[in-house]
Amino acid sequence: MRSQPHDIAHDLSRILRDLVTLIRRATDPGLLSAPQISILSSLEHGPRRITALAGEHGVRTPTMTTHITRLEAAGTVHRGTDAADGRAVVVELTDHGRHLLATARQARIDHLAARLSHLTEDERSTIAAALPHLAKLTATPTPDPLPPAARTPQEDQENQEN
Amino acid sequence: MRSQPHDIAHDLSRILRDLVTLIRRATDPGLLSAPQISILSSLEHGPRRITALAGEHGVRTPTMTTHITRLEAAGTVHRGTDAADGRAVVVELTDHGRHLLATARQARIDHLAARLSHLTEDERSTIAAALPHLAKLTATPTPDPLPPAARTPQEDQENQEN
DNA sequence: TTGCTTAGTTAGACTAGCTAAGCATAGGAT
DNA sequence: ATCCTATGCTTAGCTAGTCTAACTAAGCAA
Repeated sequence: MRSQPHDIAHDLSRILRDLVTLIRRATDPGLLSAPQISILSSLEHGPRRITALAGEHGVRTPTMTTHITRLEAAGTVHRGTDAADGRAVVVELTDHGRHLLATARQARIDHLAARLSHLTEDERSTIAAALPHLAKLTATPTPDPLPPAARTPQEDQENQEN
Repeated sequence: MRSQPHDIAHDLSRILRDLVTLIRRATDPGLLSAPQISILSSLEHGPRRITALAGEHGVRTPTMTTHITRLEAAGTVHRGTDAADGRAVVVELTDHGRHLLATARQARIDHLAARLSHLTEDERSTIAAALPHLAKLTATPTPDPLPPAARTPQEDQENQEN
């Protein structure tokens, strides 16, 4: 088993692409899209500003504005104001949003779980053992190349749950 | 370590999203996009028809047509004809395409490798051990929900390399 | 007050996916 | 030989998601 960073990166790169394709194929168009699930997930633990959401999800603020606009139109989030700062928009999950999120997330997880159930117990354990290390890859070990309006350590903590 | 399919699916779902965000952040917009890298990779081992490419990449033929049109405009592929079938278009990698693919793929892999190099040798081994099993997830263990014009076993064999 | 900064939106463009519909060729049936 | 159907691809038009540029509104500081 080669464990040079380059070798792993090569394989991981390919597998990542395949897994994404897999998930995209299985996504119910009527439900929530991948970015939508992510955004609603961020809101599960409390309201957030547009800028904060954009930073967390690695997109620019105009992109987040359009996401929130659509989500608001669908009744899943609510645009509130910050009493202390008249410029800010505070986005909040509605009951309907919370419910829809649970449904969509479950569908996605179920689908992955169905695939996983075809593996042996041993193979699953091996994967389970690797997940924490894979998670470390995304824990911003190197400085973010993207938006200056990036996540704060505090936000990272709050946003542990999917 | 929980290794129930559902538990793993839950974590994997979240990690997948983060890894995708990670890669998107680091992608040079001037180079090749993710689907473009995939498509050119398919062509590395020989020419392919539009329909075959679409099947391999889980998209419809019109989508593949536009991809090929753009790639052709960029000089990375060449649209040829099949002597035996006047309807078919046979897409072939150009030298420029081959070169650009190598560059783009290297950039993507280098970026992942840099992250991986921050892990311990042990952690990398654990990930390396999991990759073959993760790859099995995408090896169409359940019938394809998407296009009837799907991949053939023969094509799957030919297309092992990223 | 004046002027800079920050938060968000709007406008316009591009990629990437889809369906529907059309054209051209292949290939079998009559 | 002709017709009919199936196949391969393209075109047209839609939606989602991303970007940059440019704008408005609000806060803050001199």
